[in-house]
Amino acid sequence: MSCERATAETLKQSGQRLTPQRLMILSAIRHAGGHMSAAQIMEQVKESYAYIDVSTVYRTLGVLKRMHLVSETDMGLGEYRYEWVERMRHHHLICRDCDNVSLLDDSFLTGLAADILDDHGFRADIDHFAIFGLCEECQRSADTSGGKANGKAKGKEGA
Amino acid sequence: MSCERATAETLKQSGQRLTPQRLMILSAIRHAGGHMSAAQIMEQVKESYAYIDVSTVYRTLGVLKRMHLVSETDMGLGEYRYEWVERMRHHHLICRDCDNVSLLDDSFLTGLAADILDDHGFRADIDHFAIFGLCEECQRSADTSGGKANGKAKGKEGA
DNA sequence: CTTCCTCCTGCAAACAGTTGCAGCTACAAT
DNA sequence: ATTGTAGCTGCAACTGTTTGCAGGAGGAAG
Repeated sequence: MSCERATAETLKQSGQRLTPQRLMILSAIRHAGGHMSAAQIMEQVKESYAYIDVSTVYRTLGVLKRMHLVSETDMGLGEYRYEWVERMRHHHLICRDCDNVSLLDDSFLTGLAADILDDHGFRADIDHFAIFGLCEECQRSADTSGGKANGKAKGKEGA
Repeated sequence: MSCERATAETLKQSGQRLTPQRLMILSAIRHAGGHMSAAQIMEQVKESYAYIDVSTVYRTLGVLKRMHLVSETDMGLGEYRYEWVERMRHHHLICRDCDNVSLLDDSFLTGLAADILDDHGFRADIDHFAIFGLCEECQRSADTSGGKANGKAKGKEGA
């Protein structure tokens, strides 16, 4: 758990306490190789401490989220996904028909964040976006099967 | 209800049915002057039909969402907000400290959607974004109180 | 080491949203 | 007008997340 020392310091400095439960939750997220659901975090922590409560997990995630140590993303799965933010920044394109998830490089969003900062003075949190839409293949299927049914949607979404 | 005729046509052409419940839900959303929660829609519909069920409201919203007639947005209030999309397209900047909500013109996001379409062939649904971050004033307060500034983001989207 | 204050925990109940099911209905075809 | 059927409805049960509360523990100060 020595690798959590910096995090522990960050927590303490903002008036938060370092409890065994929090350490276990922290450790579970850090050592996972990617996104996790709250249930997966629970499961992992339960291996060392069976009495952990869901509300503790969510409350801890709330704290870590507020401190921007962990990102929370709705990937359309009916549950949030949590990830340690220190790993490389990336985003996701999620097809609403076939549910395929692909990666989107952060460079696509840096421009947006810069524009918003310039024009509105607003510093956007863009760590982990999930953007829904239609992948290339599903666009083709929609065009052939739907006829001109959704003529309106055929028009441009963003362009 | 004559103003719903085009919508009715759209629904029918995609194999959906036009039921009284759907008409009432449709009407409630169209005649509201902005975002509504599912509960508010329920309440409104109940004035003319007391037996409407939550699941019917959500299922109908799901259909309308999928057809891009209505947008669904997580504005950080613990419940989704729904809005008729034919009104001018717009997005929101939401400050995570002071909860202030400001408008963001659609032009900021058209470029992003175009870039994604060009490079990934993916047609992003960007009907109604809520972008979280820090407003100008709260950035200043954070800077003076010695905050470290990093971001976490939540991507949520209306289909 | 003790005291004290604040923050944290587990529990239970509440809340927003989803799902499986059996029966009903819109609506196209006849 | 009648029929057939895909799709819709209300109900109830369920999932994921949040909240109020009373007791418990971290950790700074003495």
